Amino acid sequence: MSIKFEPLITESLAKQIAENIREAIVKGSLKVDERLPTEEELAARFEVSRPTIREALKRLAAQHLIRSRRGPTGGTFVNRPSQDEVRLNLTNAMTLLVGMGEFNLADIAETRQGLETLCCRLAAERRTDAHLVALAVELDIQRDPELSDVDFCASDVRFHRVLADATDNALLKFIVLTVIDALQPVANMVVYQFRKRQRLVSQHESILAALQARDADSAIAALNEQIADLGEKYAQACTSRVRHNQSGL
Amino acid sequence: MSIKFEPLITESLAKQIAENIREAIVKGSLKVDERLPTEEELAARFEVSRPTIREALKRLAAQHLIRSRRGPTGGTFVNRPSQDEVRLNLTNAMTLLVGMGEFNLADIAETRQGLETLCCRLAAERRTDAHLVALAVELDIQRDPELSDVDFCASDVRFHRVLADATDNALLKFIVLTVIDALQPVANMVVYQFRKRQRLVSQHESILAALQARDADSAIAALNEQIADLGEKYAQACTSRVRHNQSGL
DNA sequence: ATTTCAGTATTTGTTTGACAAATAAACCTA
DNA sequence: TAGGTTTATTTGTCAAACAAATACTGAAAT
Repeated sequence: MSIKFEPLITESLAKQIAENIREAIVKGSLKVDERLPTEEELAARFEVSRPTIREALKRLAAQHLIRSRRGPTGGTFVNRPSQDEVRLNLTNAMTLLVGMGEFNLADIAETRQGLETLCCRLAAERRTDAHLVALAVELDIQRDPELSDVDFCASDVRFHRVLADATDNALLKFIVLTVIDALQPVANMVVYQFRKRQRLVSQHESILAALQARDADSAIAALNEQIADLGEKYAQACTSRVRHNQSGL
Repeated sequence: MSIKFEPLITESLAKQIAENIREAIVKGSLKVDERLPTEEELAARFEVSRPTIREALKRLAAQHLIRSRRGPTGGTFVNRPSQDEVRLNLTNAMTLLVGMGEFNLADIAETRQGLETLCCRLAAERRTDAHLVALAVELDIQRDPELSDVDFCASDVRFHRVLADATDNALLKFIVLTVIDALQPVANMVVYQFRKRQRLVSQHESILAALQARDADSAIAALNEQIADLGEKYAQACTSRVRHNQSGL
C-alpha cells in the first residue's frame, strides 16, 4: 500500500490567505474597486480568526493591492494599481539593492547611459514645446550660482525626468524614472562634490538645443559626455568613500 | 497668538510602525541578519499591543525585508534583499500594470527593442563561449517541430535571458529580466498564434552567429527584424482580442 | 420645505489574555 | 558518551471585547 503524503503546508495561514486573495485580484476574479467581504466574513470563509485575516490583508496593503476604510460604506477594496504607487515600491526596493552594493557603479553608469540615449533618440522625435519649456525652466534654476547643492541636484533629476517624459512612451518612462529615482542617492553623493557645475549646465544646454532642433545625435553626444563625466566622478567618490571607510575602522 | 497645529497623524499605528522599522533597515541602523527585539518587546517599545506589531511586521514581510522563525533562537531578522526576490515583486507589480492596460503594445515593443538592442551591443563585446553554448542549446530545442507552443515560448524567453546575461551588466540584466518576465503573458498570447516559427528560429540563428563573430550590428539587425515581426503580431492579437471582446458582450 | 443636528448601525482599528506549535538548548538516563 | 526527554523561548493563532470613524436615519428647528 502506498501512502500518499500530503504536501504538508507549513506556511503561515496569513501568507496563504494573502496569496489566495492576491491571485484572485491578478486573475481578475476580483475587479478594481470591488469590495471584499468584511473581515468577519472572510474569517468565517477561511475558517480562521479575524487577526489572521487582518495580517493577510496588511500584506496586500503593503503592496498597494487593497485599501481600507472604516464605517458603514467602508470595508476593503481592490486598488487600481497606479503607476506612481508601484514605482514607489520598485524604487524603494531598488534603492535597497543599490545601497547594499548589488550593482557596481560602472554598471549603473552604463545602464543609465543606455537608457537615456534611447530617451534622447525618441525625445528628439516626439518632444512637444511644453517639454522644451520645462527643460528651460530647470536650466534657469541651475544657472543660479547661489543654488544649494541639494537644490541643484533636485533640478538635475527633474531635467532628466522631463527627458523621459518627452519620449511619449509610458513604459520606457516608467523604467527610466524608477532607475533615476533609485540612483538619486548615488547621484547626490557624486554631484555634491562636483562643484564645477558649469560643465553640467552647458551639457544640459546642448541637450535642450539639440532637442529643439530635433537633432537626436547631438543630444546623445552631449548626454554621453555628461555621463562619462559622472562616471569619472562616480569612481572618485567610490575610492574616496572606500578610503574613508578604511580610515574609519 | 498663533496656534501651532499638530501634524494630526491619522495613519494606522501598524503602518507607522512598519515605516519606522523600514527606515531603520534602509538607513542601516538595523543591519542584515540582525535580530529585531521580540514582538513583546517591540509592543512595549512602541506602546501598542502585539497584534498591532504583528500587522506591521507582516507588511515588511510582504516586501521580503524581514523573515521570522519560531523557537528560542528564533525571532525576526533583517533580510538581505536578494535580486531574485525583489525581481519577483517587481515582476508581479508590473504584470498587474500591463494586465490593466497601463501600457500600450506599441510602447512595450519599442521599449523592448531599445533594451535588447542595448543588450546586443554589450553582449557582442562581452559574451563568453558559455553564453554561445547556452544560446545554441535553446536553438536546438526550438528547431524541434514537435515542440508545444508553450515550450517554444519558454525557450524563446530563456534565449533572451541569456542575451541579457551576456551583457555582464548586473543592473541592465536585472531590468531586462524584469521586463521580459512581466511581458511574458503578452508575448505568450502573441507567439501562441504565430505558427510559423521558422522565421523566429532563423532570426535567433542570425543573432547567435553575429554574437559569435562579435558583430553587434548584425545582431541588432536580426533582433530588430524579430521585434518588428512581433510588433505586427502584437497589433493583430490586439485587434482580434478587441473583436473577441466585442462579440462577447 | 429645508437645514441642522443628534443618534445609530456598520466596519475597520486596537487591546487584552490566552493557548498552540516549533525549536534549540539544557538536562537527565542508560 | 549517546540518545532521548524536558523545558524555556518565540512566533503563530484564537477569542472576545471595546474604540473610532463614518454614513445613514430621523427628529427638531428655522
